[in-house]
Amino acid sequence: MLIGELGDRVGVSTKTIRYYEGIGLLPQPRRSDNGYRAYGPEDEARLAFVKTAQQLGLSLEDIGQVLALRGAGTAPCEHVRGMLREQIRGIGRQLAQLRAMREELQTLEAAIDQIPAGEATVCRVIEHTRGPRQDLASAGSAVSSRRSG
Amino acid sequence: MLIGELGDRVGVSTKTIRYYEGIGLLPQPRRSDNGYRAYGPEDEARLAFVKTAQQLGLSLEDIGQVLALRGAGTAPCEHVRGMLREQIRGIGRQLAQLRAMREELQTLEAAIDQIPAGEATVCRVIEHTRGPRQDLASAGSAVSSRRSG
DNA sequence: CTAGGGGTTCCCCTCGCGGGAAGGTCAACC
DNA sequence: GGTTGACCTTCCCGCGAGGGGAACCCCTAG
Repeated sequence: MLIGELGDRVGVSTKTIRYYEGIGLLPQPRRSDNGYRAYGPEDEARLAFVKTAQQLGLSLEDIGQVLALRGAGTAPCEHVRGMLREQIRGIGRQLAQLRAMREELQTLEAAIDQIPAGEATVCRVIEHTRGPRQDLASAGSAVSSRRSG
Repeated sequence: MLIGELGDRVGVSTKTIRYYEGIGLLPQPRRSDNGYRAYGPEDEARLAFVKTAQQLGLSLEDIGQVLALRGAGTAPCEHVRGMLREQIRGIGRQLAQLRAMREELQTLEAAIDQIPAGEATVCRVIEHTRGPRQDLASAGSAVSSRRSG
């Protein structure tokens, strides 16, 4: 199986496959005489595993750890369960941040017309705001990144 | 005012200030005889503006547009209002994604013990899952990035 | 004279790839 | 046999928003 076919079957790009190989997430495959990567069904399974784990929110580093555990003969299920729990906690934290952020923004938007133009040098909307708590700033970055995707 | 003092007053690092200058968000400041950047109060105001806008979730590119509008003589408040509304919508989308993601994970976690070890080659927890809907994958990445920060 | 705390430029690192260049390979068609 | 087009290869650059650190300059206090 060539890299393109593998990618099509699993639903990832050839770029992604080469990248995974580069960071050690996938083993270096056998090469055909012409230098092309040659994959078998076990590579498809592993790549599908990576993709699914990623869709569960695990980072590639996390996934690498799981695969390494398994490679060392340890059943990684308990480890994975811990990761998922941490993942759920992380989502909870992020939800709280985003809710607070949204409330802040909604309050600001509702109050825009009441803000006096006054001494603003650029924009009264922003200059009237003296910054929400710092931990909200990190929530915001994830949002605007969503816009370009 | 030297760069360090400006950073301290506004609460950003000197790295950040130089970075903003590099991408054109802050103007190139006057230089003292020794080559040091020399800032005035107007620079402090502009930097504080950038910081506040960023805490509201605007990207540096967005902020640059606002500053450019203002530089062109246009009052950017309406523009900013639109950005804030879009920001609020974006947060709503992200909240929905995260909630769905969390539910998916919670369901999975609750059902782990019912998953038969069966034919799993790495981890039954992940291999039993056949991937949540694709749009959830993007929600996950924001979560795990929160962990290392 | 030396220590220390400023400042300066420069380049590499993040995370998960995507885009594209420059080139080799293969099957199909004229 | 030549040519097209779809594959494949390696390589480097880019994203957002800076952080870390090297190598070096400047200034002051002891």
